[in-house]
Amino acid sequence: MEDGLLSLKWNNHKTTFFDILRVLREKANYTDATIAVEGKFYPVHKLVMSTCSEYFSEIFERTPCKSPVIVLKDVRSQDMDALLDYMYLGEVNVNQNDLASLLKTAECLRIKGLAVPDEDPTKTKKQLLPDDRRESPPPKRRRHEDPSSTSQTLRPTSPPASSPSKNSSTSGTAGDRAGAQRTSSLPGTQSQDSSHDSSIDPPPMVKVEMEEAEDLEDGYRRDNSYEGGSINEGDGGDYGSEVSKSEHDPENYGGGSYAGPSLQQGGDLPWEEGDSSSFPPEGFSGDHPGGQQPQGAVATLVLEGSAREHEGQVLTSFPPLHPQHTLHQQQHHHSTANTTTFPHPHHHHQMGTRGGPTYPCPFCGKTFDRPSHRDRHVRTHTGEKPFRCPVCTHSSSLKENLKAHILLKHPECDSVALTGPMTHR
DNA sequence: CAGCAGGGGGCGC
DNA sequence: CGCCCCCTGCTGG
Repeated sequence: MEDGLLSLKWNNHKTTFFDILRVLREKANYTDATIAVEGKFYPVHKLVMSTCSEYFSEIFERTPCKSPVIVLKDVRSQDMDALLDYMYLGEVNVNQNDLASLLKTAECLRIKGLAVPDEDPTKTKKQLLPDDRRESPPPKRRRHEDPSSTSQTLRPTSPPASSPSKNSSTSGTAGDRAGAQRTSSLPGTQSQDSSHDSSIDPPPMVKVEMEEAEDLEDGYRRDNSYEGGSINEGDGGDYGSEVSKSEHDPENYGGGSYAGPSLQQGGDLPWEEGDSSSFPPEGFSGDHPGGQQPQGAVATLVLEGSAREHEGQVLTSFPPLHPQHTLHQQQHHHSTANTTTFPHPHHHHQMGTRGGPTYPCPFCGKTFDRPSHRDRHVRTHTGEKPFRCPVCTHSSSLKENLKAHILLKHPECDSVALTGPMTHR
């Protein structure tokens, strides 16, 4: 360790990344496009959609609009739910009965890993994104342990076993399709080997609407009750005037376990400990619009190469870079390097200096003595600023701070609705 | 000085 | 026990 090169590796980068992504999706933060399917609106991130589908990538490329609304016809919202889960989480559970339709839709939308081998270097001449995913493991679907339904007939779009990867154990069964074979295929061409589905051929018609998605999103918000926070970073987009929201949404995830099933005070990430368990914990689909709770036969589709493999070699454990103040707090917590530790895993009775249970921030690992404090703190990472000034564009992550702001900047309207998150002006 | 973030008390369920 | 709110310290302009 002279003064040579240091390799700093963020051990749980992927896990954390995914988790943050999931939170962003749930809260619709930074979403910049809307998918409309059967009257349902899905705020999405272009980045994610583009990453998972060349098709969407092209749509966005050709759509100058900042926040396009993409209306997909002939796509069932049920399928869209699943596909979004798949794209964001890398995995989704579907009923076997729905599989054919799902796959067909995936093909039409050219969802990587389901319909198109993800990341085909030959085909992507324009660089997509500097995503750090390594090569491109062949797309792969793995079905999952499901006690009742053992033998689904899942056909990966390409043979899983084509590249020697770690999961050789499970791969044996499904490798029957030539991997490259449908690389550039058009949507909706090949049938899924399964018997049904030959009828759905016409690719979904897509219409891109050019107007801003505000009211639509708003509608979505309303019925999905996620928080209406649009973070106006510097962009001056003062579209805050109308984005209405009702109550303390930021607390959505507050109840006990932050951010759903994944990481929280309980300790370790379900899928963190290496081996080859499932990515998201199984019973996970419940929280999205129409997230269908699988019953009976269930297949689990896993987007390989996205979330998996990360427990390999570890050079140096290093907490994510963070604002000053968190740094000094971390230093006494994470002095250890080179283990698979990450900021958060402090279990409850982690004392050392204090006594009670602690609630670690999944982002930086800082611990709090109360979940609500932790949740509040998390907003500093997610950028949420639910409390908006009714007068100017200023917004704050804390009601109290907003209140202070109003008192100082807009004393005349001091008595304005400070009682709730600024839903209106 | 204004804003941000966290600690902690108090209150309601 | 959990949430709301007040207070205070820190930071950047």
